[in-house]
This record gives sequence, structure tokens and C-alpha cells, in this order.
Amino acid sequence: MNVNSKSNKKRLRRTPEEAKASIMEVAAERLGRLGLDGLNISGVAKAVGMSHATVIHHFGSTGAMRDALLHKMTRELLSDVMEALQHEQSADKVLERLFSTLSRDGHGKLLAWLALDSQLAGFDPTTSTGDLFKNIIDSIASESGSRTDAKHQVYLVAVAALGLGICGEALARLVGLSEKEAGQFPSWLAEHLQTL
Amino acid sequence: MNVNSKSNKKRLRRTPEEAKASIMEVAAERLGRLGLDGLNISGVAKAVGMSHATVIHHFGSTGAMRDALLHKMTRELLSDVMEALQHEQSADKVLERLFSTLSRDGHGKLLAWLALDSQLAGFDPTTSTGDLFKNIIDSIASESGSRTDAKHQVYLVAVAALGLGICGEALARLVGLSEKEAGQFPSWLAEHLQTL
DNA sequence: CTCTTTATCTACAATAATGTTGATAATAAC
DNA sequence: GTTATTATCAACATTATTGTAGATAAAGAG
Repeated sequence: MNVNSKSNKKRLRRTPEEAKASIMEVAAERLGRLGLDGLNISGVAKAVGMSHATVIHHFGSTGAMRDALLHKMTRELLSDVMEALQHEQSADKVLERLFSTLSRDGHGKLLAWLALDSQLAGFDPTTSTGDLFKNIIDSIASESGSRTDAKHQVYLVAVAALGLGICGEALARLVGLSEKEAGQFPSWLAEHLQTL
Repeated sequence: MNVNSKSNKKRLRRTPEEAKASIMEVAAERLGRLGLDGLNISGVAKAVGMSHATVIHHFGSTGAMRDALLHKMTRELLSDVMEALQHEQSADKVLERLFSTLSRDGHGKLLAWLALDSQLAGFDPTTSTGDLFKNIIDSIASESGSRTDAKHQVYLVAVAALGLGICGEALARLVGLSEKEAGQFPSWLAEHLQTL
């Protein structure tokens, strides 16, 4: 009798935290590889190695599971971005880390998902994220003088960073950027912004 | 008897072209408003005012209908962008039209959809789109000297344009851009790029 | 008017996705 | 050990979605 057959009745009993973490991990991978179609509950459950009823047991419903993933990924992305903005010294290091963060870990797919579901509208200027933007703009404006100019700079970096995260690779190929040139892009932009 | 009731048996018989056009129009509107969930065949058919069997009759299947929408919107977007790049004179006019084009008509949602389905990878440098990029880069490089610099400029405009199309509004709010400041952004960027 | 074509519909069939229930087994506490 | 808890599963129930088939009616051709 095959040891690896399904007839092996041993049940793996995880803690609720472990179970949820496994589900989130698999779901994130599937979002990146298969898009939204990968987030149906049967597919996720099968990939984790549990029945779909167990997934529902932990999250309550398919929609709730998706929401949980969306919020978790959004939190992580924001925290990564904040980290990059706060803990890097030079402008080019900040941009480099910002861009690479947005290009990693399926963050591009997350942003596309948010955009499709009109959930980007939920990003609120009156939160800590909004405050962060305000602080950066204040800082730039105090050096350069014009507040509008500072806003434009931040806006440029923001739209570029998101565009880069969502479809940076495809565009780099289209423009004909070599690996090396793509790597130089952050410092090129940083230099450019400082000589305004 | 209510004249507007469903019991009115009159059938509206469209030409196949009219029918497909109506379906595409409604589907595009629903994509913008409801995201991918809006593209199920029953919902679209109901919104157009026909049975879902009729939609299948015209497109063959739900997937084929979605593909048709995706290709139609992609064609329109590319044609609009080409138009902007070729028929505007000054750099700031080009950027203004480019950005406004990408922010209109649900093009942002389309791009997000393409990104989620990994279909942006299909944009091929060896097509007319790729040629266009090459020409622009050549033109800029002949003026400024460095080809890498020209590529970086084009790449910046491209990622910014897509980022702006996909989530420009939300970011403008987050950065605190006024309507007026947002309107000045294209010419601000154009100026900036010319004084490299 | 008759005939042909086909866009359209209703009704059904097939499938996929989600959710529910009751039983079972793994773990911890006693 | 015994018990209590609950993560897990298999089987069922329900709904949503897609696809199919045959009938019907709108329009044009003759």
C-alpha cells in the first residue's frame, strides 16, 4: 500500500494562527501567479492542503478571506514603504528602496487589485500615511521654497513608484532598458529631482 | 395594463454590429464601476436588456466576450496614446494629453486588469508600439547626447503615466494636490525634463 | 405574400463555487 | 487515564454561473 496515498488518515492540526498564516501565504502566492482567479476558496484550500470547509472555519467566508489578505498585504506594503522613507539617508537610496519594495512580493498585483476594486480611494489623507506625505512635502518645501513644487515632486515619485510596481518590468522591456540601466534609474531620478 | 411591463412581447432586433457594440459599451461601463465582477455574462446581458444566451450567441462564450472587450479597449488606448504622441507639438502639450488620456474612459481599470492577468507582458518591443518608443528615444538622444538618459526620461514618463492612469486621483488626494496644482503637473514635468 | 435567415427568447442542463452540518481526531487541561 | 475544546474533514445543500437546444419573431429577398 502506498504510504503517500490519500488513505493516510493522519490529520495535521495547526494552531489557528498557523492555519491562517499558511492560508494567507498560499493565497498571496496565488494572487501573484494567477490573479484574482487564484483566490477562490477551493483552490486556495487545496493548495494549502486542507478542505475548503476549514478555510471557511477560520475566516468565516470567502469574501472575508480575501479581505483579510487584502488588508494584510496593504499593511505590509505601507509599513515597508514607511520604513524605506524614514530609515534611508540619501535621496537615491530612498528611491531605490521604494522602487524595489513596490516591485517585490506581488505588491504590484496588490495595487492593481486595489485599483480594480476602487479601494485605492480608501487611502485617507487624514491618517498616518497622509501625515507622512505632509511631512515629506514640508521638508522639501523648506529647502526649495515652493510648496507647490514640493507637492509636484512627491506626486511624481508616487505615481512613478506605483506605475513601476504595477507594470515596471513590461515597460522596461518596451523602452529597451537594460538590467544595468534599470538599476541606475533611481539614482538618475534622485539627481534630477535635486537639481530642480 | 402597464405599457412598461415585461409582458410587452415586442422583440428588439439589432444588427449583429449594433448588438456587439451595445454589449461592449455596457461591459466597459461595468468594468469601470464594478471591476471584474461586473463582467459576468448574466449581469452584462441584463444591463444591456437581453438574455445571456444572446450574448453567447454573439461572442461564443463569456471568456470570448471578455477578450473582445480587453482587445477593443487596448486598441483604443494605444491609438489614443499614439495620437497624443504624434500630433501634439510642445512637450507639455504631449504630457497633458497623454496623462488625461490615461485618466479617462476607464483606461486605468483596463491597465489594472491587464496587470492582474499578467497580460502587460504581451506588449512587445518588436511591434509598432515598440517602434514608437524607439523613435522617441532616438529623437531625445539626438538632442541631449546620452542615449541612456533618453531612455530614463521615457521610462519615467511611461511609469508615471501608467501610475497616474491607474491611481492618479487617489494619490493626488493623498499628496494634497489641488485641482489647479494637478492641472499644472504636466507642464511642470515637461519643463523639468527639458532642463536635464 | 412566401421563404429564408438569424437575432432573440425561454427553458433546461451542467458545472462550479460557496456555504452548512454532523462526525472525527488532535491537543491541552485535569 | 478522562474530559473539554476545537481544528479538521467528508458529505450534503444551495446557489451562481455558464452553456445548450428548440421555438419564435423580426427583417429582407424573391
